[in-house]
Parts: sequence; structure tokens; C-alpha cells
Amino acid sequence: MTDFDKLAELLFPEIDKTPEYYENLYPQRNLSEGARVTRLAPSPTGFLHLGNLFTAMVSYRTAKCSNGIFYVRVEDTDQKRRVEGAVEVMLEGLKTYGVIPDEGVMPDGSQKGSYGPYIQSQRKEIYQAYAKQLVKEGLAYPCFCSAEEIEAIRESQENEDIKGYWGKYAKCRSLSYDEIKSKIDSGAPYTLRLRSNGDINKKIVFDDMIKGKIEMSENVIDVVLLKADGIPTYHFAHVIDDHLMRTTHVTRGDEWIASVPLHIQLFKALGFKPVKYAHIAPIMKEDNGGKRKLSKRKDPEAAVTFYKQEGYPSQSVNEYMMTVMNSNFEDWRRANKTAPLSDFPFNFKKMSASGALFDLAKLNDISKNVISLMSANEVFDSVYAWAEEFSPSLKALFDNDKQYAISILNIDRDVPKPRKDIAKWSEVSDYFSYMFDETFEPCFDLPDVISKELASDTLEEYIKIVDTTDDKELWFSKIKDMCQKLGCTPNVKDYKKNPELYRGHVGTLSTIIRIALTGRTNTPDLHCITSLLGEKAVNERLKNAIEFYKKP
RNA sequence: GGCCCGGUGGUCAAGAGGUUAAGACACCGCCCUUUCACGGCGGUAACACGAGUUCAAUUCUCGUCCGGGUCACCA
Repeated sequence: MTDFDKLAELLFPEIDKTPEYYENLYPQRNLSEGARVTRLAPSPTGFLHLGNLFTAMVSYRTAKCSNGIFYVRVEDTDQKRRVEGAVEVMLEGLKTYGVIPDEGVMPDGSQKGSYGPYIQSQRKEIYQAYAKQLVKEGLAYPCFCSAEEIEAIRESQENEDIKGYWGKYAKCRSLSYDEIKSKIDSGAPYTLRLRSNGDINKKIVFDDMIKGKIEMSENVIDVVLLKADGIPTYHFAHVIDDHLMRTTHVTRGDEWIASVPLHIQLFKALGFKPVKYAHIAPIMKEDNGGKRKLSKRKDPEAAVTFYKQEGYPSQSVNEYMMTVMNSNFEDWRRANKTAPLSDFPFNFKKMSASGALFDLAKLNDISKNVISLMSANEVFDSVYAWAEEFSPSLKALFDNDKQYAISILNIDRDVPKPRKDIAKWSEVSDYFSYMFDETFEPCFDLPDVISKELASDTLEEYIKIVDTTDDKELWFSKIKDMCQKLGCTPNVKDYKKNPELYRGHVGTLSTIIRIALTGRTNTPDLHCITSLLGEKAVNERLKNAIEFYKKP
């Protein structure tokens, strides 16, 4: 028995399973050629960041486009940062954007699939079995340095290019078996470190799916594999889990690039085939002149819940994310207006290597398009669901008369070129406030070119002939007929030619009526509004306006 | 500071050793039009800088600058 064997037994007396056991337990997946296995590995530390969603979507699409598997593994190795219920919140958020795992931790908290457990805190023995193996092979050793000692080492490395626990700084690296045994017998806490065989002068080259070839020095640092409590660090857990769960492609934020040499070294030390990496640039935010990562503290739009609160349809967010993800998405969408997102051939190579600025204006534009394609019923259902959660007053209005609400939402919608005014549900109540007596705010301000006299003349005439059951043609011809009597012209071009001959034109009259009825100068189709408002409301509003304009 | 990544209009971005350097959003103008919106047409606006290679560089190389990342018993 070598010292390494003895050390392995000393450190892990309870561990009797071997790496071979796990290899057999988790066999290669039986998938079709080219199928990719991806994962999302959230740590339960809080809310769903837009960047998490983005990364998740990349993973998800990658798997889906190759008939592969997308699973969720919870990385809860840092008990200090653990937040209760965070995983559920995240998965629920992901679900609303259509990112639903095939395997792993499901939104209801259950686990599905035969490569589990999918929660790292439940995999302690697995990590330790591999750790034991590394110790046996002399590739890992216990380190008894305290936080203070580590700090002191760091301070002594001011002039060193490579900082950390390595080379001559790795004090515990060459402890003898007996030294280790006596420390352990005395109850000294320790971490397990990698005995790095990296060569500082050698380079490692790997091919990132997004960034391309990257060349870096080999890792020489004896990183911590197992913390003092026996729980693995991210690095160790990543390598073991992604190997055992048979992940083929790891997509993660590009802040991980710096540790790829370590990860590849670990894969090799454990005898695993390395995964392929796709490192994603973060979504950025403009910050007076500069760029910075979207921050959850400073930027409300960093939280995925923001979009729900504002009432952006999930599909709008999805489409926006796709345009950021793959630059050819917009072209594809133009050519395939109603195709489901899943038909889009997602490709890593089309991803930008640098971080894109988050662009709310673009999101709004996309969302307007998405909403313009929805039917009034779909819009109603979505707005209603939104209002239930975020706007009791709007919900109450809708509850009064759902059919009326749907009719309003249908104005200028069921036509070849629907309007694109609404980007999010929170705009709806304001947009249509004048359609409800409860929220209508009269405003009699006229454009400068229209006199109060003309306004009252027009409305007095109009109130006599208005019939809210008229069809559009009749309705408009009546307004045209009024022109003569009021010294206006039904022909706008005539007016423009000789404005001094007339008091106004049809448009002028329409504007007067529009203001009286809605309090606004800009609205969708006035005929629709008039007939939906109904006789009572129309008469009332016209009377009030007349009264106002007649006052000196 | 060491190492790594990136830099095409305000934004997202195609692009290739020779192009009038696409397109989308935003912005502006015109047309359509009972307002607005939609739609159509048009416009302003970009290859960070300096060397080198080359007949030719925004594209290749190097340097500079700028931006980002990373150097934990956090992920």
C-alpha cells in the first residue's frame, strides 16, 4: 500500500464506491447522431436575471435544434448564499418563457431523469469517490492552511504574475503521510487541493463555440476541489457532473473563460473527455457613455419579473432575445411571420462574441409587432391575466363587460394592416381610458387653428344627426354633409389650396368631434369609437363639450 | 499589474483582400390619410488610432488606445 493509498483511506474511510461504479450507473446517452446535451446550472441565490434567461435560452435552443436533451441541475454548493425558494422562482420564470427542462429539476421541484440526483448537495458521495481516486493517484492532497495564511501568501505575491496557491507557495503540497495524519487526528480542518501538473510555460488551446480559438497558459494553481466541509467547489462539481450527466455542450457566461484551462486539466486528471464550451457575452447596459453589465441592483430591467410586471408578452421577450442571440433571426422572422420559435435554426456561430447593449426601444418595437398579430380575444386574455395580478382597476373595468372590452381591443385590429400602438399590457388602460366613463377625462383643448365658435357650431350640428348605429360610410358622409353648412369643405385638398375660403375641412370637424368624445386629438378609428361608446355616452359627452365651448 | 476576450452609424448588426460598406431599431422628411397609427418612399449617420505586408487593407500582422472579464474554501 502506497502512502497515497493510505492517505485516500485516511481521508475518505467511508467512501466505498469507485469511479467505475458511477461510470456504469450513468452510461452514455443513447441519442441520435449530433444530438447535443445541454444544461442550465443555476445557483439558488436569488431572482432570475435577464442574463440567466438568455443563457438558458441558448442552452435550450441548442438542445432542441439537435434533438438533444436540456436539463436543469441546481448548483447549491455554497450554503452561505443559498436563498430559500429561489430555484422554484427561477424555474417558474423560465417556464413562462418556454424554457422547460426535459430532465433534472423541474419547475414543481421534483427531479426527473436517470442521471440524478440533479441537486449538487445530494451528490456529495459521488464527488468524494472521485476525490478519493485523485488522492490515490497523487493528484490531490489535503491543505491545512487557514484563511489568514492564504491571505498572507497572497500579500507576499505582489510582484508575482501568477497569484494563488501554487509552486513554492503551496505549503501543504509536500506534507508527508505522517504529518497529515497527526494534523487530522488533532482535528484540524482541511480542504482538498488539486496537485496541479500544469506547466507555466506551456499553452493550452481550446476552441470555443462562440469565441473561436483561445490560447492560454496551463493552470498551475492547486485549486481547492473540496471545501473544508467536504462539499466540492464549482470547478470540481462542474467537471464531474457534466461528465456523469453526459453533457456535450456547456453554455455559460464568459466570465468563466479564465478557468477553462483548469477545467480541462481536471477533465484530463479524472480521465474524462472534456465537454465543448460556448461562452456567452453578457447583456450590457449603457451607462453614461460607457457599457457595463446589466446590474440587478441598478437596473430594474435586469430582473425577468420586470417584463411580467410591465406586461410584455412572453413571446415579445423571446423574440427580442432571439434577435440578440442570432443576428439572422430578424430576417428569418420576416420570412416566417407566424412560424413557432422552435423552427428557427439556432446556431452558435451566429452569436456575437461581444456583449450587446440592452435596447428597450427595440424590445418595444418587437413587442408591438407581436401584439399586432394577436387576435382581440388573445389580447383580452393576456391583458386580463396581467390585470388580475397588477391592475385591479383595469380588471374591474373588464369585469363589467367583457364583450365590450374585447370589442375595444378589436378596434383597427382585425384588418390587413393592424395598428401597432401597444407594446405592453400596462399601456392598455391609458390607451383606452376614454372608452370607459369611469376613466374618461374630458379635455376640451383645441388646436390653435380651431376656434371655440367653430367647435360649438360643429357639435351642435353633429349632435342633431349623430346616430351611433350608422355604418361607417353613412357616418362619415353625414360629417361631410355638415361641412357646407359650417363654412368648411369636405375636400382637404381644396382647403389646402385656398385656406382663406373656409373655416376648416372634414378633418377639422373630425378633430372637434374626436376631442369632444375622447378628450384627445389622436385616437384610432373614430367611427368604431362612436358606435362602441353608444348613444348615451356620446350625447352626454357632446353636450358637455358644447356647454364648455359656449361659455365666454 | 499578469492573462484572456472584444472594438463596423446613436443601438443591434451583415460583410469580404478590390463593395456605391447590407439590413433592423431609433431619428428626420415626403406620400397615403378625417387625427393618430399602419403602410410606402427617401434621408442623416460607421469600419478606434498608428505602423507593416500588398498593386490594393475596414478585412491579414504588430503596436497603441478604449471597453469588458478574470486572478476565493462564490458560482
